[in-house]
Amino acid sequence: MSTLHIEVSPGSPVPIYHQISEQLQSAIERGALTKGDFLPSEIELAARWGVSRPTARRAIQELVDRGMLVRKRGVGTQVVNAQLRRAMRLSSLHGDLMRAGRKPSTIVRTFAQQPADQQVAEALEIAEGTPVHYLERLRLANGEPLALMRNWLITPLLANTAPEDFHATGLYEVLAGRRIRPRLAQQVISAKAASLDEAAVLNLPQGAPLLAMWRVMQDDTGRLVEVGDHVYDAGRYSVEMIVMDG
Amino acid sequence: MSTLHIEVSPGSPVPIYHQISEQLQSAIERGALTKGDFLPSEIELAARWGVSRPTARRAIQELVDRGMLVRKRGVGTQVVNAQLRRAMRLSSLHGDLMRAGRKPSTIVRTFAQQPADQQVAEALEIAEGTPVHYLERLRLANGEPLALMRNWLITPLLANTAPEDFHATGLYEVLAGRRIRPRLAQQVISAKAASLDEAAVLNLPQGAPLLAMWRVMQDDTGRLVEVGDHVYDAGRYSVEMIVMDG
DNA sequence: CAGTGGTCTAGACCACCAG
DNA sequence: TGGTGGTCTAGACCACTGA
Repeated sequence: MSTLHIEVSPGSPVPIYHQISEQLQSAIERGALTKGDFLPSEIELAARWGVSRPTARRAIQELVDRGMLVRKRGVGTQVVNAQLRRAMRLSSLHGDLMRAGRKPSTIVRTFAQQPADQQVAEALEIAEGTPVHYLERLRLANGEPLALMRNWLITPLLANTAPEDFHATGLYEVLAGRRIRPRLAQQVISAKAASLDEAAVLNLPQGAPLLAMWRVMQDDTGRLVEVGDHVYDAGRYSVEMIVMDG
Repeated sequence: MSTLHIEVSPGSPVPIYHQISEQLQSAIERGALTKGDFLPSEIELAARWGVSRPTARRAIQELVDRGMLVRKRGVGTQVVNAQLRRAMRLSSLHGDLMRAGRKPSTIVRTFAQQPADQQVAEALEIAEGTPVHYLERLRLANGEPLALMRNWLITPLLANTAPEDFHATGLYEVLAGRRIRPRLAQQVISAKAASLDEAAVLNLPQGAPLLAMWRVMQDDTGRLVEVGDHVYDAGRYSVEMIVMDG
């Protein structure tokens, strides 16, 4: 239990509850606490960590939210998952492939301004015909085509951007450089058969199953910023996520 | 602004912060506050609602978590979505179809105990060969086949259950009657072409695109309870969700 | 500079669960 | 009956924003 020792830096810009939850998480991940183990009570933990009970509770809550801990009134707090099962995030395919070590590369097929069609205009809540940036990319992993990605972005966003800017990095990384912070997205995931064009581009037989994703993204100011319509080679890509109740 | 009036019942078993957030949500949904409007400051809201600031904050936080409000330090709290875009939940297809008015019905194809194969055993973290319940159902919407659902459940769960119990209701409703409360699930969503068998059952041509979902569910005690392997007619079903950042 | 949300404290009372 | 987590209060100080 002494391995549960936690260091807090009161002067740090990172909140105390978060410092604690990060260290608690690594303690669990490295096996200092394993599935089924109970944590000491909140009162005791607060005393041990030198913080108030609400702060200790908030640190614990972060791990409860991520599915590592379960609280039961009158009983205690218990470890239910030794390692973190990561929730789905607003992440870019490029970053995901990088982390998986699959060597992403990108071919920019189109990058231009054009008037928004009815569907895009509706999603972005702008008038039909308003100029938007249209970006069409082919994403490859280890040199093989994996996804055809079409995006529409509201127009002030990508000023002074060249197609080359998308070669070594993902769209969301480019947006981050423009101080655009994604906050939430509405997604629809479906499946479809590859059209003739899609099949040709992705190097698949016509009619091959594709995983399709339609997305509308909102930034941290509440602005509707981007629409994405992506199709993935179903044999080589799937979507993983954690779904929580309550 | 007087339409923002909120009633609190201190003696109620439902927490004050939740009473407030529910009423605040309906106020926004009925248009008393619309996109772009600012809420009064937390201090003022706390006074107006007759609660402490942490309680007021927690009520507001619930709507921030659901993507209806955005907070900015030094600025204020702003409405960014008039209506709630509902996050993906641990819900049953049966319930979803009911709400959408699509008249679900179910054909139970198999309901039996059998030894867990390697894949199921691994997912449920039990020994291979351990007896589990196997449930195979065909779900129809408005009389047309929509999904083929195969589930494996740890064995003490469905004692004294008959196949008929699944006709008028979903698996999760049956589990709820057994006091099993789902808490989190890990899901993988992919696409595939319909096999000969799948095509026959779903009344589709062979090779038709299917949306496939693999799921491992954990209940509120941390027990791994259920594995699901479902395929859906891609032309008639898709998965919708909200993804949040941070 | 005044006002906002972000964090934190030190208490309190309660519902719930196990022995 | 004693200990647990769930809720709530009334303060406090801070970082950040915009005028």
